[in-house]
Amino acid sequence: MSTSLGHMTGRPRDPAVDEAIRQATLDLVADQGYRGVSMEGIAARSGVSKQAVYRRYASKGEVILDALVTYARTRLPTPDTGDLREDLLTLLEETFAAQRGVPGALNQALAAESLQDPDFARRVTDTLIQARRAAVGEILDRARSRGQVTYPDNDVLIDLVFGPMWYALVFDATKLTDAYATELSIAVTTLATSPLP
Amino acid sequence: MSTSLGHMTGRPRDPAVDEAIRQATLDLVADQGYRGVSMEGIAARSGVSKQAVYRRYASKGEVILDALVTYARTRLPTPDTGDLREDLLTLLEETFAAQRGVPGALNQALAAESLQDPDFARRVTDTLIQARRAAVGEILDRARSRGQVTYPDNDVLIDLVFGPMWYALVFDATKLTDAYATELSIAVTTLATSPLP
DNA sequence: CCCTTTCGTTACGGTGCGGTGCGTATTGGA
DNA sequence: TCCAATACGCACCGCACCGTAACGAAAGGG
Repeated sequence: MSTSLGHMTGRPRDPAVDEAIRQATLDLVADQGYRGVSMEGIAARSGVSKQAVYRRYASKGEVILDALVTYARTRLPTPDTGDLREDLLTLLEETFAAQRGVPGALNQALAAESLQDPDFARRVTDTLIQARRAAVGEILDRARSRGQVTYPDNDVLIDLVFGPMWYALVFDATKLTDAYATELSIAVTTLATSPLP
Repeated sequence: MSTSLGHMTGRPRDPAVDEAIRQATLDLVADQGYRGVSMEGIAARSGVSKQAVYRRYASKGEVILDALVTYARTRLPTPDTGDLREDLLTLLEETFAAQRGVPGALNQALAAESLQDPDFARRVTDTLIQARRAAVGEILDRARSRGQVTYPDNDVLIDLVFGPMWYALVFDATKLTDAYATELSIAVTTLATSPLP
């Protein structure tokens, strides 16, 4: 939302309100989890009217999505160490570390919303998931150009990288440790570089 | 619930009520998805009072969990063809086929509930997830005893089998095709039988 | 016969959602 | 400078769902 190219007439939206909504969303998710997040709660916590929220976002999911995208905008580096396993390990360690904090709770909220609304699920995919998948795709492509990857299909490899993460976010987020990142990066690297069946 | 060893005194529970609740839950999930499922809706659809439901189940999640466990009780075979890839392919094809039907919607509902209640997530894990993981564990152990598995850790392999499935259930259930089952079974088999890194 | 627990029915208070109407404030364009 | 458009906060509504409670009736065991 926050259409920068809306109608040019009338009173402009207050950026402080935008920011207050995002911050209140982060705060609520952080200390109450997805359950504690409601449109009314967000409005109350941010000291903003409910209408100010509804003017900007069509649904609770959109608020959370925007909060996460804005929060995580600066991150998402694509490691390039020259070694596939090292690249994957770095990316997974950083990603898992984030899942243990506020972004993890936000991702859980996005998953919960997605399960209740397939259209929203697609929006999350287009807005967030694809970018993360592309990062791993780059890592794989670079390794492939170095001749380190024999496995023909990036997509399956990427699923094997992120699938277990979402699985853990749903059922047991404590699983996302550095040790687990190590195990996964070894497994995927082994598969990617193994001789073709 | 439905404690067969409850207090033996008082008016016994009507088994027809038990069954009506389960059936109504299946029906609701089947044609409206998780969104359309509510305690009131279940009571209304089953022609039973809301108290009759609350007497049996502490939460909506418990109702869904019981409905799924009862519904899928007869299934869950563990294929044993003598070939690891074949066993995995059979299991994944059957599992994915189920996810395209009512059990898939039920699993999505369980995931949504789990995301809102970590205690319930553990209950789902203990009741359902572990049994499925054990089935894959058996397949791997048999292949291991035939000398077909070099990968040291079953747990990671099992995560690679089920992680992508839950990932797809959250964001795009249409991905769970036979072709995808084939790709995954090949990938996991390749990793399991690849030379140690 | 009495006690306990179930049954169905009905009702209540609480919460969140999505939306609306009102009065006021603030902007850019005519 | 005035005006149209949009923003703002505040208050309210109808709806759905949740969880609990009260009631009398029914069904079993001691």
